[in-house]
Amino acid sequence: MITVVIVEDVKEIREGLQLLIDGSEGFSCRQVFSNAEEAIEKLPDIYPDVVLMDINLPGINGIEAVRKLKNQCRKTQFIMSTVYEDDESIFESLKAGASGYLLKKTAPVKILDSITEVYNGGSPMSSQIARKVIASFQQKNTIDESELLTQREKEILKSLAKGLRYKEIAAELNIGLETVRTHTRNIYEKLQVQSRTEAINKIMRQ
Amino acid sequence: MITVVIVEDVKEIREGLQLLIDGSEGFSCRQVFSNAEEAIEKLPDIYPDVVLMDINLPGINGIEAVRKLKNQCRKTQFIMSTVYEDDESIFESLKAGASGYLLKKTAPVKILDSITEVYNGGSPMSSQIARKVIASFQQKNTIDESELLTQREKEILKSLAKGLRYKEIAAELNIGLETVRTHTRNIYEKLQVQSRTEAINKIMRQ
DNA sequence: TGCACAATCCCTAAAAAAGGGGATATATGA
DNA sequence: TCATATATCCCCTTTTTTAGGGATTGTGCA
Repeated sequence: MITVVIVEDVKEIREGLQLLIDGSEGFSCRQVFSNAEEAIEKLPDIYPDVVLMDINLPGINGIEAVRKLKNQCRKTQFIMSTVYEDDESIFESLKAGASGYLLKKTAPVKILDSITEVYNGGSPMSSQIARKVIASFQQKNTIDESELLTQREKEILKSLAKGLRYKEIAAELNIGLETVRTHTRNIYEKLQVQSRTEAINKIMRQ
Repeated sequence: MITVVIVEDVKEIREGLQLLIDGSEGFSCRQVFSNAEEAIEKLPDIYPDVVLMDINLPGINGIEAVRKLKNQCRKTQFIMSTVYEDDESIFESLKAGASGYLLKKTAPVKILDSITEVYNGGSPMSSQIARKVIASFQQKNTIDESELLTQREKEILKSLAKGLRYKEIAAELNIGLETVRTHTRNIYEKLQVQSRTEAINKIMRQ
């Protein structure tokens, strides 16, 4: 029996979901909330297996709610529910701690499938959304592959990012300490930064 | 017509895939390679829609191959193929530029589906793998909330991570340089690291 | 009240990193 | 052939960070 809580401000949708879940074998809707504030207060006591969380809620939105709740309800899985496939919302929700994502137009049977999947350690999402998610990974490493830096410089930078000292890098790459320093200076100049940490931030963030 | 290239070192699998793709309507296998080196050299000229890339190749592995090729073949989509669901390989492949992931035991029909999906802008992967992928997003925000460090120490650490110098942090937080140094030492001890970069790595990764 | 802990500051010293100046060899392409 | 880029190394100096040793003020808790 998978216990579920629904957080959704639109009455019709909320009650529709509740009927669907309570009417299906193996699922039990423990409670419904129409706003995030109330859910944040009471959810830790209910501690359900799965929460269907609307993103666009009045007041505190669903993403913030997940951020707050995921810390207290570590084992509860959150599935975000929204009308549009908005990249930024998806990404922020996942970062906040959500495990999955549902469009409101999704067929009832698919909703139950998704709940079960999340409960069993999966993360249901369309392959379109999956692509967007991994796209945001890949962006991070595009500057790493930048034309700016030579192959050797990239190697040095990678080691710098690992926190290795100059002499450790020198040993690892079998080159002299001075060579490492020279490369480092060139890297800093190309990236327009003044320190190791700035360089790492620059290649990590964008 | 979706053009496909296969990179796979095991002869039986390679030829099996080729037969499958050439024998299916709407698909055309332009070329097969048994190693990454040859693929890296010749793929840019073929410029196929989709590449099925084995991860475990002799010499240069599939992940490195994707890393090199994705820069030159921006529009080509890479699907990694492997025997085991290895987290690290998955993650590295996606970072390297792959769009999807297939297990070798996958049924032939599903393979064709995946190729089509990737071609159409999706990213086929099991919901189990999707969970692993988003898990690596989420980890970043957990140690930031660590019990280990005091509020002040977290603030200092955040500034350290931004690459600010001690005196800049001191100015920002309106405290003395020595105070920043003391906090930093305490942070390093608590995190069991010896340098700024190590500390940043520790809180970023886990 | 006394103790632990957090936050603040000070001193000395060594290690590491950054900023500047060069140099050489090798390959690449105009 | 000459210019350019890359990778390698060496010298110098200054700044920054790390590593010890302390000390003082609050605050909260037993």
